[in-house]
Amino acid sequence: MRISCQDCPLRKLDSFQAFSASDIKITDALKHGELRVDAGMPILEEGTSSPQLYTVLQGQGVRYKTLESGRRQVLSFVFPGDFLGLQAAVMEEMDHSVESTTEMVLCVFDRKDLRRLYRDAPERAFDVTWVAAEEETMLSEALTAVGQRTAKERVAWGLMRLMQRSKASGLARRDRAPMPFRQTDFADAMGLSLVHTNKTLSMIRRAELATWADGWLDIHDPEGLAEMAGTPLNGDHCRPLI
Amino acid sequence: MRISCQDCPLRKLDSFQAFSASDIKITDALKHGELRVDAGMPILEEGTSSPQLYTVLQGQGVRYKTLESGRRQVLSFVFPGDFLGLQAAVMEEMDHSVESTTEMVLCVFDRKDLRRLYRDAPERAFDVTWVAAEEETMLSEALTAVGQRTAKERVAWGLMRLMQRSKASGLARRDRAPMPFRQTDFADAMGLSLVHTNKTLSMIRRAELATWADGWLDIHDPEGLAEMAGTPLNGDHCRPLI
DNA sequence: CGGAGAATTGAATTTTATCAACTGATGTGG
DNA sequence: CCACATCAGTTGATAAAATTCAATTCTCCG
Repeated sequence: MRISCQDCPLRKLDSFQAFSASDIKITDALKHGELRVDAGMPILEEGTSSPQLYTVLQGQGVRYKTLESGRRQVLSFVFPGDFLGLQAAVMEEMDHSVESTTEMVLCVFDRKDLRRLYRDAPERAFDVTWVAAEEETMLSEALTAVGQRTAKERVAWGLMRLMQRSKASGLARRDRAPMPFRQTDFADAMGLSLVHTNKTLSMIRRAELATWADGWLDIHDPEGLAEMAGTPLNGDHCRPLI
Repeated sequence: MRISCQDCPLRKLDSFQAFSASDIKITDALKHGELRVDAGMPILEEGTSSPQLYTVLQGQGVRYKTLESGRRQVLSFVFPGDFLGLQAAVMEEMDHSVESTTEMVLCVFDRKDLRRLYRDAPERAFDVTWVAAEEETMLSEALTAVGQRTAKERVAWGLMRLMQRSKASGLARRDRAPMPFRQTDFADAMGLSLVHTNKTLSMIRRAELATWADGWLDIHDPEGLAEMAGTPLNGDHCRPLI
């Protein structure tokens, strides 16, 4: 009942770098098993150290930080192929939490194996760093959007990004992607109130640029949406899969 | 005219992890030389790939991203001990720019040596990943501050953070640190307008919590400032130095 | 049928940005 | 040495953006 890395469906996607035979073997040897979690469950928690690392095989979730005041910043949306828990593995403690939005299936790795990986498989260790750098890039872009863009631009940008990530992880076909997140999650990601996010979304819907409803996101007019965002998205490059 | 890693003044600071003799040897062997740049010079540029990596030995600067509209988000302030250019080394291209604010001295490493480091010195490779994870943490915190905190909280938080980083890099004594950045830089980091930042700073000054003037930051009342920020800062842990 | 969670909408209020003007320090060329 | 430009910081007035509050709808589920 366990998918071997050899048969991993994510490997076949264009957005992930090709695996060598030895990559497959190394990764498969480290894979402890699979974890299936229900929708709405905590996976990693801020301030705790986790003995395990995960690669998302199926399902979606959110990474977030919570303030003393109860406000919450969604740092990013989690898609298949994402690597979770690196911070706890490297620095002893997570600085954010991760929660499942849909049911999820995770490949489980052991934290203790990470140092061994660095010793025995430098190429894969390099890939781990690559993934960390990739996440840094995503956070930089989010910070720039939240810090400098107006609500309209931000929401348009956020929708483009959600579609881009959906496509890269094989969830979207054409310009239609399943969107299991609530508007509250999206508002917390964009640093906007729920009400204002909702109004901006309906404005975008009326302008016939994109529609987010009933669990699906449709982008009707990619160019128009990019124009509203004030920017085209950075091209997505191929990244390593752990 | 080149400081050997053996004599590196940063090594002696509490905020950096202890170096083993072999760490020193490895790092010293990779150090190509030193680069001295004037204040206000570009060091790395968004969208370009750099053949070199740097560790800041002296001086301060800013990392930032620029939008098409001309607006700018300062991602972080650069202090001694910071590692620059990892993204370009790993992913071929920088996603942000780095500019010196004061005159700076940088240790220069060659990008091509990075893979060799991963092959020959797994412990140091692990440290590189640690640094990347550390930067991710800083960006997460900044995103949370910009996305969820009010202007008052944000500015108070930003000042605390500047002081914390100044102390960690040996620039501050007591609660007084040199502050070569302009208010515009700080405003761009906090996602606020210059005018509003200025007014908030003078409010904090009048409340006798902290004073930023004439190139120096003084924190008169750390507890009061933390209260205004709505949070204490996360304790700073010891991190690796590359 | 009742209740809970999510989305939606209108109205009032607060926060923050923008515009504009002024100060003080610094530096340059005639 | 002085007139003049420049740049960072400061302040007041006004406008725009986004939040908060409140109420309503809709769907799903027990």
